[in-house]
Amino acid sequence: MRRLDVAPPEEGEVLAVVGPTASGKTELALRLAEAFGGEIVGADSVQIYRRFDAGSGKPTAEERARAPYHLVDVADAREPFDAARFATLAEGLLGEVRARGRVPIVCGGTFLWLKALLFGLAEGAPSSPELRARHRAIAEREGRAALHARLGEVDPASAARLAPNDFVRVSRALEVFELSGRRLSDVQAAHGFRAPRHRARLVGVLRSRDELDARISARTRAFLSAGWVDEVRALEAEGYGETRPMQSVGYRQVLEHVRGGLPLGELSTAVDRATRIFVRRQRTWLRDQPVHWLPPSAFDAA
RNA sequence: GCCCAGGUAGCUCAGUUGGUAGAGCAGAGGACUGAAAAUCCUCGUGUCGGCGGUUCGAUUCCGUCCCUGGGCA
Repeated sequence: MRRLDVAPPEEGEVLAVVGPTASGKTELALRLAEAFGGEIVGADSVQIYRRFDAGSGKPTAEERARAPYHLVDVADAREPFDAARFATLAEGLLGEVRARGRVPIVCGGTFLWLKALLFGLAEGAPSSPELRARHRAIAEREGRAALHARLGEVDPASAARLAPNDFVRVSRALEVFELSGRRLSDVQAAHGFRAPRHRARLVGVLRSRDELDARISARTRAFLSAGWVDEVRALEAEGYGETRPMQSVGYRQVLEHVRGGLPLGELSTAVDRATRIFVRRQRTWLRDQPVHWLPPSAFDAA
């Protein structure tokens, strides 16, 4: 096995494994954990949920035996988890792991969550399912533009920044105002991601586009042969059809198939496509990040 | 062989009562502060099946041929 070209983290420094889906983050994190005496803290908005197993790329039992793995399988999908909650739990884990004399290694592809851990979030207001449901009702009745117009009355700066169609963000900005009386634009301007809570070092595996495409297809096929369709069918039957992770990349397509809207023969290409689109968004996130990219040859063949 | 319906962007299709055409999806790029594997924004020239004809001008009308699907034999 070749030595990885990654120095051990300094005191107080957070080592974070990032990269697009299917690039090999888990394997890299495990290698680093083995090398440094580490414990892995997942930063993944689907792996966090129990029972979403076959299609989320969770570490296998063998992998979990190689290093302690945190923040996987810790939530029920009917009680949605969010970035703030992640940041709180992950923050606590950094302390716990270090107190054991071990090295925390954050690993995951949910970059907002990672950002929330490293910088904190603007002090807005907690999320409110009730308000969100009301916003959705307004949008359905009067249109998204109407909801955006309401935001314009209370928080013009946020409204100006957001597309009227961007329902999720428009709803969130309204929610903050309705709950706290503060404008999200003010709160965010004061915060600005300017005060890091941790020094961080980002590492990832560099893959060419063709290589990643091939890995994505292989991953989709592996997930499907691991019983993904059956898993989703069971989850749907138990009332998980409308949960948050069921809307995620791949799960959405498998659910559509289970509900009869997508033939089995088209499923794997539909999942591949959705994954590629997602990976493109991840690339945009990572574009300007100071990631130390390792060549795949550093550990693929080991 | 005959009859019908089609052949338009990578795919599915719309359209032009004749002035060289546009949606969705795919693809590319971007945004992102408590839903983030979510949500949203931007980007559309292609022998309009081939060849002839009519016309100032044809993807559009006419003829013919080729291909695909369906029906009749």
